[in-house]
Amino acid sequence: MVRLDDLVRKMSEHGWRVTDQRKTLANIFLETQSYLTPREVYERMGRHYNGLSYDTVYRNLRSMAEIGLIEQATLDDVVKFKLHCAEHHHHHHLICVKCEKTFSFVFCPLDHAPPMPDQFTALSHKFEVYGLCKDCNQEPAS
Amino acid sequence: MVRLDDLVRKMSEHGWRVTDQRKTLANIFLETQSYLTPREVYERMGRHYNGLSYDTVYRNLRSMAEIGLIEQATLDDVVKFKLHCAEHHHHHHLICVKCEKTFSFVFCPLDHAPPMPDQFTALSHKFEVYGLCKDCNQEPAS
DNA sequence: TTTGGTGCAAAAAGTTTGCATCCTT
DNA sequence: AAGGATGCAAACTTTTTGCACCAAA
Repeated sequence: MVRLDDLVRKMSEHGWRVTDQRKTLANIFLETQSYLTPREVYERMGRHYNGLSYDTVYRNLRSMAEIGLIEQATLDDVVKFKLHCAEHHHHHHLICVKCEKTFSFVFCPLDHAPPMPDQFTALSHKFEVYGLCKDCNQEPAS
Repeated sequence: MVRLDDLVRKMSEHGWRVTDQRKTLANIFLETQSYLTPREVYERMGRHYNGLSYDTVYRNLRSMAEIGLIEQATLDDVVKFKLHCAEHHHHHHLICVKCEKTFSFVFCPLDHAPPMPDQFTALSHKFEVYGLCKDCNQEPAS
């Protein structure tokens, strides 16, 4: 499990200053397993600060995504972020379309795919499975 | 290969009126194999019209994506569209990161994946391979 | 003390909406 | 003729930028 220390250390390693805002930001992602929009993050941050500015949150989200502390995705045409998972092996994700929690899926399509056609050189890939997690599956249809 | 008639017919089937704007829009995608931003589409449309409004293009892009005439994707944080491919079998795409052309890849990860963990129910999925196509591979590095 | 980070403000870019008019059906 | 589509304008949201001041190292 990822801890605050891990995130703070990574910030330092990148020569970042560890500000209160960044620590709070990190904590928010630590206690949230699902995706959050910048707006949602800002609102949660606001509970801890008075004069918080949105662009600081925004800048930090971008930066944190850049160094791999968090992951950015576009769900329903909306940009969202979640904590970068601790899983060490290469893996992909199951994403619940209802609660937006994510689950590791240690399986990579490229290990099972045929050779690339058209003399295409693969550099990276994205594989995501959308569906309902155990909890959301059991709830009555909304 | 998809033709203008096919697209026009599909519009009619959905009770749409076939306006010049929509025909031009369709033609633009027919002659472009790569992804286009709404802005790029608008500019190309502008070559055919004088008093063209951006929101008409925008509205039509959204609508055309809704009925599956074109496909929407988010590349580099930017929303883009391309023609929905004619391939009948379920398939995925190789996307060239340089020219953004796409190539069919008739292979589905879910056919080779182990059972979903965590009692997760898969509803849909996304699998895209990013890389360099034959042509871009041969060009000198930019 | 130094320099990067933050807050504030404002601009830029992207997306959506209302409405009178036009044009496909 | 009727109603959906367009053009125009404006609002709204999201993302980006400049700069003075503050604070982490």
